[in-house]
Amino acid sequence: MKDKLLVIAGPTAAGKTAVAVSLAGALDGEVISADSMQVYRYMDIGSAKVKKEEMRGIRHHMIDILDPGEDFNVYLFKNLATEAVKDITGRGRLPILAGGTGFYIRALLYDADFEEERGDKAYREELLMLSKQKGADFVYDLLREADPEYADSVHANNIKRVISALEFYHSTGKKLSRHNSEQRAKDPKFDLKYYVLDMPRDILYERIDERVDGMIKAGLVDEVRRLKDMNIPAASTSMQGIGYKEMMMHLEGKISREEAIELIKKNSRHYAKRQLTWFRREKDAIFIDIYNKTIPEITEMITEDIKGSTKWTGV
RNA sequence: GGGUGGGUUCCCGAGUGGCCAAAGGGGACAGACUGUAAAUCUGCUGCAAAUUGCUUCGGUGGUUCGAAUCCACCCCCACCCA
Repeated sequence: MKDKLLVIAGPTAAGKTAVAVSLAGALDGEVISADSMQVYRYMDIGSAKVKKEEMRGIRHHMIDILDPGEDFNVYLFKNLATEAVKDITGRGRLPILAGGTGFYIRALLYDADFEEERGDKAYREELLMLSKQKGADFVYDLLREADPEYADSVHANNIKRVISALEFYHSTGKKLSRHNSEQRAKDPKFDLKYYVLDMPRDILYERIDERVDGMIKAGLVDEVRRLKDMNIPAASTSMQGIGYKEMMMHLEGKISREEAIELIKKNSRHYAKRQLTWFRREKDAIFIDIYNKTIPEITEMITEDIKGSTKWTGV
């Protein structure tokens, strides 16, 4: 008997947070955040983290668990989130996974296998150097020899991916293409209900613009200034976040405040598009159009749909 | 009123007789994805009955086998002199 898990995904600014809290109230649940940025403390405004008052007493997991200088990645997410699901289920409540990081969600739902050790860092650095000195194609050719199938599926310019695959082969002796196809064949580890909140693109983009303006009013510039004072390395995972990297450029005098704001909006739109592309091909995901619907209406839509599924009766 | 520079595809911008449906960038759209994933990368972008045809480079007319590119007039924009 698999544990039940409700997933509320969707592009940025769709309204996942409010919907998840509302559903948690209706279904006696707790929220697990599936978000690569909300794990960081001191990054509240730019990551659109749930505020205390928005939680309405609902317990949230995977939020504020790291300092901005610490690394975070899928492997860590999967392990921590798996623990959180166990914990919540063990207390007889319903875990609700809410967030926009599709890659993390997939790793958890399908119990992705990751090596304990990240592999050979020196080897990775060496490859990176080779790609700089001899070009991306040179490293790509190495991959073509090691794992031609994977090479076919990745573009030579995608150096991160190419190096990762080589590193995987180097440290495990196994082809990444084979490992991936095995992983893809897996069934969900949970008794799943996976919803993706969707709405017309132009409406979503308007919401993104409004949200960014709101972040500025709420003090994003100061928030990023504080992080700057903490000397978080620019290469940190946390500093890749939209809203942070752009505002950091502004604080370093590279672009104007207005340019930073426009960049944040644009990058958020691009991000939202990529998220939708990801969710579209998730076979278990159900898209629901929430345009012009209130939180209670969306909550009802989802709870009704859940009730329609026999296995979930009694939630 | 006079002078100069300019009006190019959704935007910016290159192109000054044929190799131009028109470089490059941006945006839009589409896609890939197992360790930074809010990242990284790719494709595509005039229309169609689509290895060809049609329409397009401010407007009209002209030169030419052939024009976004040359000529004439006209309309807008910017700056300068009045």
